[in-house]
Amino acid sequence: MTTMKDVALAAGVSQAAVSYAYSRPSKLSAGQVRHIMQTAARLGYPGPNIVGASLRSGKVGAIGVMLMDTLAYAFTDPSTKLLLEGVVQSHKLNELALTLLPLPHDAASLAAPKRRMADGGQSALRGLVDGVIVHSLPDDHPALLVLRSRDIPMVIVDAPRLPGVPLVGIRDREAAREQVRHVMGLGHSEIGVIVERLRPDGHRGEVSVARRHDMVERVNRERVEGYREEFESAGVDFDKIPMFEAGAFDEDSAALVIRELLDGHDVTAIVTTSDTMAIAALKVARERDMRVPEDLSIIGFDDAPDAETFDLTTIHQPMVDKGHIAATMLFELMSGSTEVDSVMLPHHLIVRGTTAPPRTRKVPRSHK
Amino acid sequence: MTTMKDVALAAGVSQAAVSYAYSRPSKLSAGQVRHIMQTAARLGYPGPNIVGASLRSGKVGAIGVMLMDTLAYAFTDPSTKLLLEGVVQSHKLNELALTLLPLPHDAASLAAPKRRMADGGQSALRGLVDGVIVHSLPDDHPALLVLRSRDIPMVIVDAPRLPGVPLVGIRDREAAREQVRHVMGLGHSEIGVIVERLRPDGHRGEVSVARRHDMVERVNRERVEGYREEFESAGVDFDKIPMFEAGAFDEDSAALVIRELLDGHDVTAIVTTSDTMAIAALKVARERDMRVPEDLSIIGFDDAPDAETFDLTTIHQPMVDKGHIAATMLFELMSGSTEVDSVMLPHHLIVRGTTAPPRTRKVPRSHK
DNA sequence: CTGAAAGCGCTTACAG
DNA sequence: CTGAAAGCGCTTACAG
Repeated sequence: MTTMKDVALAAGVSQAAVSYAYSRPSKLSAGQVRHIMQTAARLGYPGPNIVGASLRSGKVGAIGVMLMDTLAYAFTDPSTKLLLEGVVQSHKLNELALTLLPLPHDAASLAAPKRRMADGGQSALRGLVDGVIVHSLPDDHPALLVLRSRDIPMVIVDAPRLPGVPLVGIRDREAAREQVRHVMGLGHSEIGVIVERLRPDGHRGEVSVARRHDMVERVNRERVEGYREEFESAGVDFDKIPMFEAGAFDEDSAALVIRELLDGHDVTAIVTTSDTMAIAALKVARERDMRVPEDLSIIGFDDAPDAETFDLTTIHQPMVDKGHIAATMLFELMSGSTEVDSVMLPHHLIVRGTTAPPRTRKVPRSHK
Repeated sequence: MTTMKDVALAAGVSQAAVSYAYSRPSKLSAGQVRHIMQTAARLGYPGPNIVGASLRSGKVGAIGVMLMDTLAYAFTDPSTKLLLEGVVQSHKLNELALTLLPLPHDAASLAAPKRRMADGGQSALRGLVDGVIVHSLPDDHPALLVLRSRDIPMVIVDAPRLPGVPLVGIRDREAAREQVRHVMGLGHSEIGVIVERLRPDGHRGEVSVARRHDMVERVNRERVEGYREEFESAGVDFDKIPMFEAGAFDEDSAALVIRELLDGHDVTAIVTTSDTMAIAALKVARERDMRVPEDLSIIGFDDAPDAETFDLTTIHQPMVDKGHIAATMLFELMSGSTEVDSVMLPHHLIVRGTTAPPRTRKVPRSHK
């Protein structure tokens, strides 16, 4: 490959002059620049190699989005897609490349975090980007340590909350309380809860009382805490509320635990932590000839595009804005700003057709 | 930042030993490796910086997808989204990062291709990736020259066709002929054609006879040639067929020229080169209270997800497969294979509800 | 305005 | 099994 040195030799100038011709042409006379560029063109020199440049300058010209799980998953998950749509709205990305950094955090990687962290694992963590948007990682994911020790500017979306790192999120605890409040307000007292994943340890099934206090993912932790607060403020013992964990984020995993829930408990309403879980609940209800909302009320979370299609009652959260704002904040951070604060975006309940009062209206507790 | 040198110093070994501990631990004794790794952990060394490594090894651990226009556009275009979904299905991407390389090729950049090429413009072209999938570029886009002179392995999806570079595509010419054949077969003789962009020169409006022979984008060129062949094999002078160019790929641009077409010509059918154009036609028809298909038949191209929603007659092409196959081929190329051939995937006509015989059935020409 | 020199952080033959 | 040395392609103070 033709290098800067070859061009310098052929043009009869120093290598530094060639570098200047590209990066700071004002440092050279116009004639000199023209001569160098012509020589470069003649030799078929493709311009400065970014890897060499980067070693010196410390910049590679790309930002990353670090996503849990595989890219294949990221491209099927509605929320992640919306987040990416928001990120690419940033005009700065017309000049920079966007690198997607998959980060499968399965049971195996959790079992051997040291090794994973040590060997760099993902090129992701090896300095391939100038800044990174982290989306929904468990609190103690080793990638976060690596990012920190590399001093890579970062903004976190949703989770985890890390001291000194700006977070873009919503008030998940409050939103979760609104879900329960809505359902109880309709008169439901037999309520089941479906959550995605509280710890990435492969668990799937009912969530024990102990596990309800031992969660390592901020978003689901906040929401579970919200459920606890709202139930207990209504005088209900949260530990008695049946809660099941899908162990993953897809419909199929959700469907498995929803069947378990319905097999073992006579609930009239299901509260879930994502629209994907809620849609799985709709499908399980259909399997069993339960009518929604007459026999079973279902509430989701996210207001993903499918939520409207399924006429789902849900919490709307601004995923596209999250992405756009996170990108904007990251660019501020990268340009040296030290005053980038976390932001909590607004959410709101959207009541559609999957929630209604229970058919056999129970007498509310307070009227007993 | 802690570097390999620091670790070597602290561990009392050579820098090379530290490098081996990470990249080829079998070259060292187990005790040595352990000692080095512990020292690294103690110092908070995040593992080898890829930029330094890459300068030596020539590998950065990422592949790129080079997309025309901005990323913001890429994430709204249905076909591009499907292509990306296919790309990320490749398992290799669990180890590699995926870098999206936007490449706005507007009139401005075309006006100054030299400069753009010379200054590297996009970090994209500066060696940030080990291989690249190029999607739909004009024949002579300067980025292609840069990629070539860098010897970056590449696979091209759709366009352009470049000697020695494997292409993944469909038989666009044949597919275009099928569109026209379908519409003429229904009895239409007053047909208008809407194409996306034949040259990236900012033109929008009717396509002159000269321009019909001067196209620099393979896909639209092949399709226009297909239209010509099919019309002329039916004895129709293609140069008399009204054809309009949107100058872009979005619905709004399409709507503008569709209105022009309908204003100036009394057509009973519109043939388009994408579902997006076809959906724009549906909307313009609705504006004018023209019923589809009674007053106007419309045929699209792609069979994007929206096509079914709009009950659009269209050509199905396997976009997800294109992405997946292109990625697979790229990885073969990157692992040294020299026997990677172009592949042409199958397409087929899907007849839905937007095409029908014209209301006032004209006597077919052959019966005159 | 121009150029020589140092060095960014690594890997990899090569010698022992 | 281990280490010293060269060098990957560039940028950037620095000196002139």
